[in-house]
Amino acid sequence: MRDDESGKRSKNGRSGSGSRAEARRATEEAILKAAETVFAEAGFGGATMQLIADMAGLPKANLHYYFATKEALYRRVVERIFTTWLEAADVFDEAVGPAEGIGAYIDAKMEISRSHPNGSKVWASEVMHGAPVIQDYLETTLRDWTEGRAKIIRRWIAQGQMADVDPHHLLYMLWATTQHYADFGHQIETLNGGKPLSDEQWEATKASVKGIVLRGIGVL
Amino acid sequence: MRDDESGKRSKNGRSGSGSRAEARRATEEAILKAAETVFAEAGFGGATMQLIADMAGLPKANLHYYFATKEALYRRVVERIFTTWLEAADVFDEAVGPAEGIGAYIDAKMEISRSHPNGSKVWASEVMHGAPVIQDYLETTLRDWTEGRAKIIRRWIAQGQMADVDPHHLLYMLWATTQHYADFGHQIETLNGGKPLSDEQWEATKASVKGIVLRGIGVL
DNA sequence: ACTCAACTTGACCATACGGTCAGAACAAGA
DNA sequence: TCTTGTTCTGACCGTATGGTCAAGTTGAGT
Repeated sequence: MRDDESGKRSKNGRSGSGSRAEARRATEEAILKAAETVFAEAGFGGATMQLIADMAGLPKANLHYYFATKEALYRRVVERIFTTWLEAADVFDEAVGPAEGIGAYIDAKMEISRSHPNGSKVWASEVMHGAPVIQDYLETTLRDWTEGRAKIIRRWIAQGQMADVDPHHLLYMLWATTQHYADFGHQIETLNGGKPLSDEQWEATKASVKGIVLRGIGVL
Repeated sequence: MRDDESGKRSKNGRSGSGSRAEARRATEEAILKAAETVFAEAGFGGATMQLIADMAGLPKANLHYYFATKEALYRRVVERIFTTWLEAADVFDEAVGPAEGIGAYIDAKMEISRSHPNGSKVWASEVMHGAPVIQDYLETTLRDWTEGRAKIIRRWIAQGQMADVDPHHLLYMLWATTQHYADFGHQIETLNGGKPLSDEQWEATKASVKGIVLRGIGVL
């Protein structure tokens, strides 16, 4: 059933040399990557530890050595995605005005949607199911982050740099629009003749999204 | 285990009178409604026929009498949602211009997001997993619908009634933004202090979304 | 009252899944 | 080389799930 049958890998087939701790990190990384893919494609309920193990290239029992339970593994995957998004939002703060800040934020989130679609899908799935494992993050980190950005937007509005729109709904629109290209990527690809968006199309997409949004908030 | 124990329902507990065919329709309706809820909350893989049966108020074996397999039941649920959306899009065609047409479309989709959040979630889940059961709909009905609306939008642009934006990306933005309030309703609720949006907040939301989008396409 | 197809249901089955375990293989320090 | 903790793995287990089945019950048509 396993996809390799060399039968004589020097150790575990990953990174021939390196310290013990490094090998462990590499294995965990491979598992997390495989898990993200499987969870994204099948959902939490549809994912199986066997499938994740196969994709990571190790026996199921070994997978359980690194991650005791399916829930624990899933939690780590979701936490990773959340962290990635938070880090990518720094562009927001460093901007001097809405055109630059929101434009750069759209660019950043769109890039993540293209390079990390599976993460976005896992997050969407988690939230759609009522956020059973990351509810605490929503109530603390995400809420703080959102309020912080809302304050910045309100300042821009007060300074007359953009139209008077509700900051929360603007943020929701940014999330919805950018993540849509990851979560509904399959639908978009189908409507694009069955082919993924080309590099040119992708640039046009970002420009189009930014154009509508920035014009929509009176910046342009 | 079953939640009722009356033990003496005259027939099946649903609609005491009515023809045979009508009773069948009522039972199927109850099953489909329960299934939509369970599929939305747990995903296809996490949903169980037992849970759906319990929620519909009949034994699992009886559920299999009406829907042979889990897949068949799921397919019917997804088809229903798709139909609902298509019907709600009529407002688009009847409009004389973009302000009215797109504004009304946003209103319609937002209302569906509020009244039918589970349907939206099931659809999102299906598409995110690669549309294993409704791929044909995407390639035929949805593609035709999309091209038709894109043509209308292009006409509006040609007539100088709105800004020159890519019709497809505009449609994606409409879908993303409106469905976000259903699919990510839990996240929005959490960021709203744990309370669902009130009627007033809901009206403000619709106005805000329409405001940004319509201004974004040069109509306002 | 009788018939027969439509419907209902508890009990049952095979399978697949998450998780366990005992022991083998390995590597690093003494 | 020996020891010891870490890592690896096949075999195994209990449970839950989708689905089946045979034996009922019901009710409309005659």
